[in-house]
Amino acid sequence: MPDPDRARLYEELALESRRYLAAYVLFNQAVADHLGLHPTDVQALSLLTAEPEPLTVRQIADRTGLTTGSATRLVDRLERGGYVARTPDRQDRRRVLVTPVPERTARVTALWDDLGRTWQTLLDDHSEDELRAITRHMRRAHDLSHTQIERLRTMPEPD
Amino acid sequence: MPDPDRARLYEELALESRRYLAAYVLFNQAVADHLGLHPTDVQALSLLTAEPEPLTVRQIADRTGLTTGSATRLVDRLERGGYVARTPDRQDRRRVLVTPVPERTARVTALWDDLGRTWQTLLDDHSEDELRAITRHMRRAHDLSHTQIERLRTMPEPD
DNA sequence: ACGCATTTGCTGCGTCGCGCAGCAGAATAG
DNA sequence: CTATTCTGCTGCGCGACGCAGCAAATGCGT
Repeated sequence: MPDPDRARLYEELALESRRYLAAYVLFNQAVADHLGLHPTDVQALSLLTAEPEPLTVRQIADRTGLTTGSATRLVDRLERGGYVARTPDRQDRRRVLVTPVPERTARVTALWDDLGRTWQTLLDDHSEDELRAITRHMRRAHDLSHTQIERLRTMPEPD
Repeated sequence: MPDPDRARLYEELALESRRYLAAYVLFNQAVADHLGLHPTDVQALSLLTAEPEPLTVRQIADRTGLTTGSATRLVDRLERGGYVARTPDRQDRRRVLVTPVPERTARVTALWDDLGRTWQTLLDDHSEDELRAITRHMRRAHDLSHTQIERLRTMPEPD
């Protein structure tokens, strides 16, 4: 049963999502340029500072989508810049725990907080129900994307 | 006046946004891998197929965030792959119009449509008001990001 | 207890996307 | 008609990344 009104809303949302995501890529690039880092490094710092516990190199590789070798190089860069420190894991001596250095990462999080404050003004004229709806949509889209990625990997190659 | 309930919603939304955006990067990477392209090329194809009129190399450069030289190389790759065609602009003979080739880009859009269909099921149990709220939030975030990028450019270098 | 497979992180090596600087041609200002 | 600006293209070098292979550590098997 086609509902033209709803269909139009879907279309609009799809279009705005694409613009929103494209804008994020440019934004992340601008943040990286500002800090003198690479977009991937900023992404990794975002992951590290968001998580309460330190991540291993393997976890960083999985969450950024690159190989363990490239993740090692990434941690090398961050360590050289003083953003993170390597710590051996006593439970599993193969693993290396990557912990952010607060003094150095403070600059990055301060920048995010500053930008985030302006960004929060957008939320001020949304009702609480609307905020919950937005949050819910993003969480579910996030979950779905993982299964979609898995689907893509098992799909036949078009080439 | 601090509203702890609202503050908590803001916090949740900020967290989910980061996860959502991180997931998109991985998703875009997976699509690129599946098609045998680079993430930037997929992003450019997304821009080209979304717009009703062809884009110039300069416009592609601006919207992807790379230089005109790199944009030229990007169009080279897409042209070599048969995804786009170059057409001279008669009004301004400096410009080169980049038009997508339907037969070739159909594979890409078909993949997006397929993935989008599953994605739409997420929207089915949102009310129309909620959909409008989500769309509005994304549009405003998109607009704000541009001014934020401009701010970052004019901000003093932390290095 | 002892192999055997798996996992983790690191390292040469080659590829290639990208920014930078400079270029000619076209359009516009003055 | 000259000067400036804008377009897109091209060498050049850098460096992030994937790949393959490595040793060390862990877990599983009998």
